[in-house]
Amino acid sequence: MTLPGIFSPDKLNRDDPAPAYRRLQTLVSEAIASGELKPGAALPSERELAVQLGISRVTVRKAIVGLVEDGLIVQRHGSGNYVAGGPERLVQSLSQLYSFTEDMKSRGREAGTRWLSRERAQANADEAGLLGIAEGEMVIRLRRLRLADGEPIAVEWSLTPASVLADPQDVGASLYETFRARGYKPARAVQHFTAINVDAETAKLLQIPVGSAALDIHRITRLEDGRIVESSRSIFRGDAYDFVAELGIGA
Amino acid sequence: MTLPGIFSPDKLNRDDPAPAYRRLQTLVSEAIASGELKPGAALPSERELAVQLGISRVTVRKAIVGLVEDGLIVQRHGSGNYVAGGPERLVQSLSQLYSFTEDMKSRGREAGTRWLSRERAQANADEAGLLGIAEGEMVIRLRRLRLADGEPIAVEWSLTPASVLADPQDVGASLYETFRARGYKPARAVQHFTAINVDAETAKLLQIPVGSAALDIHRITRLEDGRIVESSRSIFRGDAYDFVAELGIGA
DNA sequence: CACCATAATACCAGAGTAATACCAACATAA
DNA sequence: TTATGTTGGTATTACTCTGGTATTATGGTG
Repeated sequence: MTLPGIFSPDKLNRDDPAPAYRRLQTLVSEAIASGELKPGAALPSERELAVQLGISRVTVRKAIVGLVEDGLIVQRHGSGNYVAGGPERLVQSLSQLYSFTEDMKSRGREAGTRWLSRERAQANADEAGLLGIAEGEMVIRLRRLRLADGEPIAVEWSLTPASVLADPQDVGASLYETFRARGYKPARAVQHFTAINVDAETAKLLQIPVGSAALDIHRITRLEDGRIVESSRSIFRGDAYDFVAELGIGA
Repeated sequence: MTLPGIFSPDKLNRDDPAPAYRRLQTLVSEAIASGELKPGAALPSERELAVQLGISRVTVRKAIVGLVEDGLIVQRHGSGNYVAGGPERLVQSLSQLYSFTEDMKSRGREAGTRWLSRERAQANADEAGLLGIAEGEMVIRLRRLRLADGEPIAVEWSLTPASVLADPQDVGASLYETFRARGYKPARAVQHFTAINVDAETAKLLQIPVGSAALDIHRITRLEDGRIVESSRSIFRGDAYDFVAELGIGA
């Protein structure tokens, strides 16, 4: 499956001073992100790409290698290069903090949220400890189901100081966007994750069998100055969601 | 991505009595702040900037050095100058995230290893695909149990090309240390995390009930030049181990 | 005078790119 | 099954472009 429109010389954006191999990487990764290139789809051969784009095959290969390292492309010797992924599985990076909504959008999936509860209350001792505030201070408790194309993917609890978000009804599609709009810019987060067997209530919400394995993620998100803006817990279905961590040597 | 219009002589604000290099610094940092120059974007070459702006290359370089010191620009010798951030994700330390021994020590627990099997064999088609080698080439298959204070925590499979590690008996406490001692320095890895319900065999090894939730981690580790040095799978008990990931905010 | 800013020029080291050749693996046709 | 064509994979040589460094020279300012 070749889509000639994707790989024409004008698509390489000659105005961009970046090296050609990088521009090709960008072209392909954006086509994959937008859904124009589907998982499992074959790319034109390296020789063909070189001709179509008016660049050297070495340059094409360098781009392909980068895409392979990013996990977007799979090379099959003698057969061709293919977009990675078969049975579509949602993957979220652990290197950057993405909001669920942005993540789904970048994949051409429709993100949805079903609110289970939203309340404003006084922080109990546990909550105060989590947020680094005094017991009794006002907090916002949010509980929601996250959907992808209408299918439940995760159930989430978020706890945030009322000083950051006064009214729980104020939250739009993205909690982080709401924070930013109010001048609170999430900068760093620490996540602890492990695996659990879901109880009956969660199983029902996620529409999976009781006892199914799920990823259990606790996250503390901070502003640049270290103040805690959110403490959350998310339970992601193990059968539909992967997390990816990129590791390197040194800084 | 880059708008040629950013770098024309009239953009240098000749009415400003500040030195030219400072005016160029201002021009670039404002373009970055406004979003006109995105993280990861390439700047025109120093020579091109000098011509476009009608100034000396020395002056351009002085501005670039200032921007580098401010952390806004990254220089890549032979490649170009790029806006900082963007594709440069927060990359966590390979040794930090994946040294089981160090991790256990930091938790005040004693790490141990029990070898289940070590063999040298010819790569089947799946293994060849994972390692990017030819089917039939020699590989080393390692299977072990990871212990904390004598209690099984994880079961792991590692697959590595025999060119990297000829004799499976050579592996010391740390597989990566063994690679390094042989001149193969792991530089980057990608890990996929998901949650599974363990089967009977794994449950027996980990001494947990069949169907218990566990973290299932697949990792591909590469050398600096992109060659794959290891493909592994680890199953960590969900009730006894959690992973920590620190996240930064992307652009 | 000392220091800074700027220009022009020269050269070096590293990365990017092109053209070419050949090999290994796979796909397809006969 | 064999033969052929196409694919990715590797290597070599060569060239260009990039940032990096250095030198000499001139002008402006305190």
